[in-house]
Amino acid sequence: MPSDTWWNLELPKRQFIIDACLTEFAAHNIESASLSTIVKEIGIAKGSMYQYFTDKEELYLYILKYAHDQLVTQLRNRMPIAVFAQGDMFSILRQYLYVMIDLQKLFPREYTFMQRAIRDSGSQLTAAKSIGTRTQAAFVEDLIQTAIANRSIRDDIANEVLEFLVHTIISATSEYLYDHPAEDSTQVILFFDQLVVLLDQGMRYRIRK
Amino acid sequence: MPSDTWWNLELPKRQFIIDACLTEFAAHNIESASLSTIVKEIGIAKGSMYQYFTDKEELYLYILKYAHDQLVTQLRNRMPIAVFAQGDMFSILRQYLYVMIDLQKLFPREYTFMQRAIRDSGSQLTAAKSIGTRTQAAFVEDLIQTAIANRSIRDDIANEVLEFLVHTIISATSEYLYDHPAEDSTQVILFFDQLVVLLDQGMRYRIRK
DNA sequence: ACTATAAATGACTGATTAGTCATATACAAA
DNA sequence: TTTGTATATGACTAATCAGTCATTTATAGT
Repeated sequence: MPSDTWWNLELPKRQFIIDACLTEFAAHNIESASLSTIVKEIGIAKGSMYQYFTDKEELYLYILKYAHDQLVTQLRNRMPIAVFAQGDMFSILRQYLYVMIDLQKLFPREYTFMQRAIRDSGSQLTAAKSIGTRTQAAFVEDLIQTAIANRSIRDDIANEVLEFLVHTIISATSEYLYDHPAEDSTQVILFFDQLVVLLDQGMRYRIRK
Repeated sequence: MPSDTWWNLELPKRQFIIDACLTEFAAHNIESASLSTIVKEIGIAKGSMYQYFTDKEELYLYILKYAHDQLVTQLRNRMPIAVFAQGDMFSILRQYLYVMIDLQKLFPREYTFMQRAIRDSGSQLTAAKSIGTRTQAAFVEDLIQTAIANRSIRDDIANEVLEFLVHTIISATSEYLYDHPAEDSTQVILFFDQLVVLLDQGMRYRIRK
């Protein structure tokens, strides 16, 4: 949806603009984020922005999609489909948490922005919400379905509940990383290893009594 | 911190003002909430507000404390200390979730505002954050300490992790209720019953191998 | 050098904001 | 009725905001 003018810009300039937007949108919700601040930061005229994007919301969603694509690409690289097929849900989940720790380190602005966008997009801005959560929701559903199908987790608990719990753990991990960005990775990994053990022993398949 | 003038107002008027503020602050973070909107809604002059409170932040924190006190009082009524002493952590946790479902129904504005305040108060506004989370944090700590002391949960997982998980479940429940306010209580209860079963079987004390 | 198209500009509009303050009103005491 | 104090008021300031647009600048083609 950005204009031709936007795509005619040289890539470094586009990137510079994107970076500034990421910074602002990672720190403020769409309502409080300021275009004036952004353009001042970049050093271009306000009018220029409106040559590229029709309004604030279009810009916001564009940057959100950018961050999302960036992270999904990285996620796919680090978690090829093969990993899913082999089955042990808890090791997959563990790996997923590790990847998130990495991504937050390597793409802090994108990561933080996504996190905030998901958190802030209650009710209104469904577009933002769906961009933010679709990937994660699909991931979790796949994970649970596969794990149930090959009996690696119990089947006497409603799918919804299992999905909710896993999703909650992932979100909480994100939040945890969001709130403790500078911390030592090995500490964090140890922390989440223990968490997965708890889930494992709660959810693992067992013969019905 | 409100002025004498505030306390000289008749209670119904104070209550009316508080209600309007709750509504606004439940819907917008402190940055985007508008005092102009609030006074228009109440039907008083903007200047009057500044006779009661020195600025927006003081008002916000006052209303937050009000909502917090309201909810804590209700929580204490519904969960007397005796409940804690008797020990089974998982039934306590289950009861806590039930109480939250109740409170969200009975005090929707207070509940929603608290939820939002906790969610929005990353990094800055530490006053808000501490008001919001202290009660819950203390509750969870107590719960875990007691449960470990009387061996109702396993002791081979770091306290931190257990606390994090329980805290996460509670927060997620809040968020769930926040996002699905109109739903049938029995459905929600069923949902969280299953969740507690998972936690139970993951965390319950077992003899070390 | 001239022309045509594309891109950049920043002053401007109209709306909204938090916060101020001189003035008006209400009320009670003398 | 007069005086003094507490309260309520809303016009006002100065700042900020998203968004507009006539104008200028840059680029490229001839």
